[in-house]
Amino acid sequence: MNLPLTSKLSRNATLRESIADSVREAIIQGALKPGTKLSEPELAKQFGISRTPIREAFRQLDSEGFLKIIPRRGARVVPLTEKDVVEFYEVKAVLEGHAARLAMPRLTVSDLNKMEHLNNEMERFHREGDFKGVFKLHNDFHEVFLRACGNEYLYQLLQMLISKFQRFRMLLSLTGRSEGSIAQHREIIGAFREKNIERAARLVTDNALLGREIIIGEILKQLQ
Amino acid sequence: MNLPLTSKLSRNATLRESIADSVREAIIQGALKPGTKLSEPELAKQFGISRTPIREAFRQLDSEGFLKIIPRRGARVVPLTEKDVVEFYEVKAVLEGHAARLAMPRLTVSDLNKMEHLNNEMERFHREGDFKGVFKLHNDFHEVFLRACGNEYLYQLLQMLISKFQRFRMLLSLTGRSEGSIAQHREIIGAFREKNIERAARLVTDNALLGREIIIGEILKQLQ
DNA sequence: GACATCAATGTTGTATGCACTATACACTGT
DNA sequence: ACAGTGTATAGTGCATACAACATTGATGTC
Repeated sequence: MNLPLTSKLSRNATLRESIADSVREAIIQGALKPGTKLSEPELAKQFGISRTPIREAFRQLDSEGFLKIIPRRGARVVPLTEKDVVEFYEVKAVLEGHAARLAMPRLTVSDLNKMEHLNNEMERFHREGDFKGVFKLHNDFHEVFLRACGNEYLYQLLQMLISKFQRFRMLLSLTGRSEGSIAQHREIIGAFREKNIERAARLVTDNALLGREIIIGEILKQLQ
Repeated sequence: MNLPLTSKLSRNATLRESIADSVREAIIQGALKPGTKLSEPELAKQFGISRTPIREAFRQLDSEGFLKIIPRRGARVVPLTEKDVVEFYEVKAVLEGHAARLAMPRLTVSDLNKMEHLNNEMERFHREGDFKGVFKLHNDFHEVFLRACGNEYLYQLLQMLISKFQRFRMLLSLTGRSEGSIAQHREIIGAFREKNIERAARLVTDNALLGREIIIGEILKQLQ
């Protein structure tokens, strides 16, 4: 493990924050594999600081669900099982579907055009084989109506949940299987445009569940 | 603020855990009011320990949403605004409704009988004016089908969200307005029994939203 | 009186040290 | 070999110390 302190240390950040951000990012990006044990002295030496901020960052990451700390036995990167992924996507599907419902009356024409644009870009990136770009655009697309739902709490909650499973979702982009999602996005935009609230919610839910199927079908089996 | 260390210190607990539990409980119970600033040295003196475990507990409670830590400026009990409550209940309603959907095919006759029993007890306690008992039974009632939903992740998530808003929900019991909820519970049991999945989900959602209306109508105005 | 300045005080952030627990490994006896 | 015991080592939990920062209240200026 070799984690660089994030380059852009916001000048006001405490060491604890920087460490938490670095480690979280490393877990999300997959640089720290599930089950890896993190040793306080080792990380401290690596970052050239004392154990104190490391420990505090660990406590935080534990609460956020990235690390599991067992008292007196150290911290490990939490492994996510297939069951976790299945259950997580079930929740994501429900919450995003509801966010779509809430967003419906609040989406502006400009929002919809933006979604259309993002989806077109997504298709282009997909054709060009830039799967990482596809992944980012996919997130941007969803971001539009999630933000527009008007329920700040729901939005933040979804962001938190998603970040915890980001390491799996990123693997999605490696599969290159985005055509289905792009087609669904078109339908979603259509449902929003014609103000068909239940159809939009249903499609958004289906879109999440499609992501789940791809992950489970294509990825989890490789990790065993 | 005067927090006794929880009497039953599980022998394996670290000080950090005990402190986190004590402070969390104090916030939930309302002993620590929203906005209260928590001073590390003061708490340390009160518990007769050093600042280190206190600080670590604070980081944890921050991630859990009970405290807000502003770097170099200390920790405060997070105030919950009316907006937070409104938005939280919206999410709770959706998730519990979906839990009901998932639970439907998994609920046993014994589960349903238990729910019926709990609801009857609830009514009795209500008649006797034991509102605290009503509150506990209300939670137990919901616990039955939430647990039965089979999605462990969803269950845990709901528990986490609910605990964060427990301090408001507890105030619910003070209003003594439980008749509506008890009647809804009866309908919920009925819907479960006749396997009407959408009706059950709808009723559970409505039950959550009723809780929201009562809180907003009866309580928030008093806090201003 | 209103406002800015600055010292004094309190509080947080980090480093360091020590005690205690967990873990690994060698040793003993069978 | 093997199970069990003891010991060395490393790692965690907590306490303490100090530096950096925030806050407060007093002082001075307009």
